[in-house]
Amino acid sequence: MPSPSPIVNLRELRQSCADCALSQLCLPASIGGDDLERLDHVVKQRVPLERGAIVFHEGAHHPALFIVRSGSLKTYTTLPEGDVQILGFHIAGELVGLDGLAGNGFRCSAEALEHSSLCEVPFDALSAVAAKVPGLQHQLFRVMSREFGREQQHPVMMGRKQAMSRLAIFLRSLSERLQGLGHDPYQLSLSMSRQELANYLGLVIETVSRLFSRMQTLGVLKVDRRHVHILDPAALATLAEKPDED
Amino acid sequence: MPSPSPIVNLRELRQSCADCALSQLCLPASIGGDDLERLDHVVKQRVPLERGAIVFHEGAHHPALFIVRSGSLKTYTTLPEGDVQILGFHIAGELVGLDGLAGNGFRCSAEALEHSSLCEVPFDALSAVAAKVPGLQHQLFRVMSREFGREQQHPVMMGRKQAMSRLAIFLRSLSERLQGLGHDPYQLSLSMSRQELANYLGLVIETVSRLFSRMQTLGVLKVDRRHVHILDPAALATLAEKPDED
DNA sequence: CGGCCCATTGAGGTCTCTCAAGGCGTGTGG
DNA sequence: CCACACGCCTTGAGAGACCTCAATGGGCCG
Repeated sequence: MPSPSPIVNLRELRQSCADCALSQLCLPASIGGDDLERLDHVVKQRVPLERGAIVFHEGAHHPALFIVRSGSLKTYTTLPEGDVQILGFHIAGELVGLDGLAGNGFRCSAEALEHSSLCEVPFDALSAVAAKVPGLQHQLFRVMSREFGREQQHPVMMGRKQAMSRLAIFLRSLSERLQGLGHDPYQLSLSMSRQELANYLGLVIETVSRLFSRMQTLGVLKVDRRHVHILDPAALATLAEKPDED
Repeated sequence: MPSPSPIVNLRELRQSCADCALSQLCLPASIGGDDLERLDHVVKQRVPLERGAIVFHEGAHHPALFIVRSGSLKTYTTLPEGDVQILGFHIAGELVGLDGLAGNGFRCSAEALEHSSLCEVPFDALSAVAAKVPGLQHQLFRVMSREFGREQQHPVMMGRKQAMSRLAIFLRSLSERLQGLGHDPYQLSLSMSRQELANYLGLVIETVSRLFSRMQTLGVLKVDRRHVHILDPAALATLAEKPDED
């Protein structure tokens, strides 16, 4: 790793939970100053990840939570016959690794989709602190519950029989999450390939490609490679429910 | 509620976590005697539910965990346009309600598929006890993680493009869970209708019906209404990966 | 400039959905 | 006890959407 800018490194290392921009989304919300510092010692700031870097592998016994600070990840499992199923895409403020706490190792793998940074929280240490800080414990349950609810949206999307609906639902979901981070909800920079997106949606790559083209023709989107501009949110919402019935 | 058999009620009420047959699967595992009793006071034994009874409704602010003691439930969400997506079927020993802890109410509804009984654990009380009993807190995280991992299997199944694979995966999953309860893994008593199963699998009822027929013709299953006898587990496993390529 | 990867577009096939009719078991009432 | 109705499931025929296979286009990097 040939010397990245030391200034960047310093900023990464010095950043604490207290002044993290994600504190509202992350664990520390509603935790007092002293307790927050205690948590701070538990959190490892990981070196930035390059695209393709593996955060953890399926089966690894390394119970820890990971919070995406910047960039994005995908989680996926590998099926017996070798196929892959992508389980989720995760952007800043979202938790990854919840399935690795049960004592049987991770049930999926996580990989960076682009240059990303995360916080790592070893489960044992977190658990120990949580035992002493009721507020943290409560917050932790809440966050896990929130991620659980988010996870449930995946089958809802895959239950849609029309491919157009699936893509529309995905785009709306991503848009909404970006808005929660204070970004423009109508300018999407997809960090995943068409192949990865297709896999996530339960479709093949050609179908996804055709859907993007059709949405562009319909005037709903402006698509330029991985940049998607939502031109007509209302139409997108309609497509999410009923596919195109002109 | 016109007087049910008092004997039954008594048995229900007297049953404690200590002598519950599900203790290995449920929360109390690896918790000592005193602590276990403390937990016991938190757990509500609910009156048995009839088929169709609602355990909780989407949006309800009533944070609690529910453990299926006997029978089975389905969880589902209702989409804006009125369609339903079934998120899971839950049998004895499984947790329901994890998505209701985040403070925004439940994100799905839960309904009994047959005569069932459950334990209800109010979240606040559970959280309070967990704060004092580190072992329980740890176990609670583990159980939540386990359910999280289970949840992730749904999109894996729905990602399969061949309907035959989806049904085969479902049947194998159910078989495995029944085996974990000490039941015959090859005798399945489906508590859900074809309609509900089709919805869960992301298919239509006719397709599911045809799949059962075909599996029976192939000699993999013996199907009699909602009773399914797995005749050839190996063949079922093959179907779960690659659909029929005779 | 050439090779490579990713994405797009086209043509054809097939699996699942849609629409429709018919069985089967259950429960109700005569 | 039988007739009938009802819900649930099965089976059939046809249509449509997505998948498969194949070729082309367009950045990106050496």
